[in-house]
Amino acid sequence: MPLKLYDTMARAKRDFAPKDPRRVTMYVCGPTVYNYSHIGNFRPVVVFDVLFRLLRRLYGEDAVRYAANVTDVDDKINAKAAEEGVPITAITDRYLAAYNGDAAALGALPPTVQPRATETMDAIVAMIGRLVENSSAYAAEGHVLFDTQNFADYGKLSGRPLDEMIAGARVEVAPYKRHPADFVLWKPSKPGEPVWESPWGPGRPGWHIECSAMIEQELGLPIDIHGGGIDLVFPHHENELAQGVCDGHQHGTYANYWLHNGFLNMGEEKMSKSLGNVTLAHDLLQQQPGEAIRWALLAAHYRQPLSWTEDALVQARNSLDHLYGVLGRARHIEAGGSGALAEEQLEPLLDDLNTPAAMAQIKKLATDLDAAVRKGSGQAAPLKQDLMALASVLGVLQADPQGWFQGGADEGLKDRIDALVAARDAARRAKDWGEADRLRAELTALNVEVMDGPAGATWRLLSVKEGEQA
RNA sequence: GGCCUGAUGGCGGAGUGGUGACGCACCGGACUGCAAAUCCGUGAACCCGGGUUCGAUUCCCGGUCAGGCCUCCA
Repeated sequence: MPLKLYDTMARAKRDFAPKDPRRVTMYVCGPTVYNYSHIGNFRPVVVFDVLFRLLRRLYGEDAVRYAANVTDVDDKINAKAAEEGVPITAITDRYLAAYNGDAAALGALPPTVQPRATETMDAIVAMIGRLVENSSAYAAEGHVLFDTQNFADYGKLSGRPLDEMIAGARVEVAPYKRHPADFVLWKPSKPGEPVWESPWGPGRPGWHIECSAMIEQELGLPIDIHGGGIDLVFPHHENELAQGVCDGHQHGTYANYWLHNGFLNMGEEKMSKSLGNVTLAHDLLQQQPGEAIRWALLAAHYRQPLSWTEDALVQARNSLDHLYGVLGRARHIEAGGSGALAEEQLEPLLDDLNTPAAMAQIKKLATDLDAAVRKGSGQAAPLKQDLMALASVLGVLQADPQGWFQGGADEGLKDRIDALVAARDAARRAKDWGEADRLRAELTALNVEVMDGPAGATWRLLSVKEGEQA
């Protein structure tokens, strides 16, 4: 079964065929680094990380080139820097580090490249130059604007005819625009703002051109997959597409597959900074294992809206507890035997990244593995192999099971718990149930649950305790 | 106003023209000193109205509700 991906341009699932199977290219719009990103911002990070992992599996690890950009030129960055009285790099470095740290905590592999707008300035200026050169753009009053009238396919990606957009326009049209839909490629900087030289005067690039230039520089046009949030379809991706096609008429196309993830909602509404209903991933990660958050983010199909609730996290955590329980019981099993991951295990993911179905598959494999371990069946090894392989494509279940259950405890606490568990074990052997129950109550007070088994007792922390020492 | 999504059991969430995934929770049983974990089992859904069909939750039309984009936005 071939990989099928839903392409926003085609408005349908299409069989995926890279231009060159030895060099598969993917670009995903990354953050503007002026603040901590909220959990909704990380949905595409996790979703496209799964796609990245899947592509690496299908085409080989070295064959996939994944670029995720960083916008580090922006009004909000300037405002923040001015507010703190520091250079913009102090702001962008700080929040980029936080962003990358959070992404790693959510189990996302680093992209192949993470280009920054400030480091792509030559390519940006060069690209604008070519667009002016071939009459796709025009200069006016220190600005350079893209001439939408000169690009017949403008609006094709988002399905918006030009005149409709004008009718619905809610913004005042700048006087120097030839057409209301024309958008900025280059604009003058305000006093005190970072500035770069260009043939059209000192200034800075518009948002859309940054991505196009980074794609051209890092991946080359056209790319196989362009991803991002559904809200970026218009205007950002529409504009990128227009620039990209007009810059390279020889390609005739910019990206062969457009993928867009649905929103993460707080209640009925989208989570967004402007609505003020955000939960920062950075804060959430203080309270929950990144893997539980990742699991919750993948619990819905990526194109569906996802409601973010406390309960969703609890359910994710419980699911992982169960799966790590199985893996803990199977810890002595050497995975292997069946060779490559069975094709059928991958099928849900091959069908437009159906992560909920893949998670159901994992659960089935886990149940079978558990039974095989219990019976001492030879099937345990291949089952574990398949389970771990599928889990690795999803980027989950890679931790040591004991670490998962006990990871929230520091060494001192662990020793204390181990001593209590051992004492309780002795009491149980002596059939001193009163003492055993008393010790269990003591453990419960520490938020620890003991599980008696044939090979002795094991324990786990029920949840990460607040105020935990690092 | 224009364009576009979605509506599934207590909750989350796949999928399908005909025998009701999967998870979490709940209930009964087994196991256990008691629990936990595990196993076995029960119950429970497809927004409304039309249409197509032998048969629709699944296709078509209309409606209702919710959400998104058209402004920075994952």
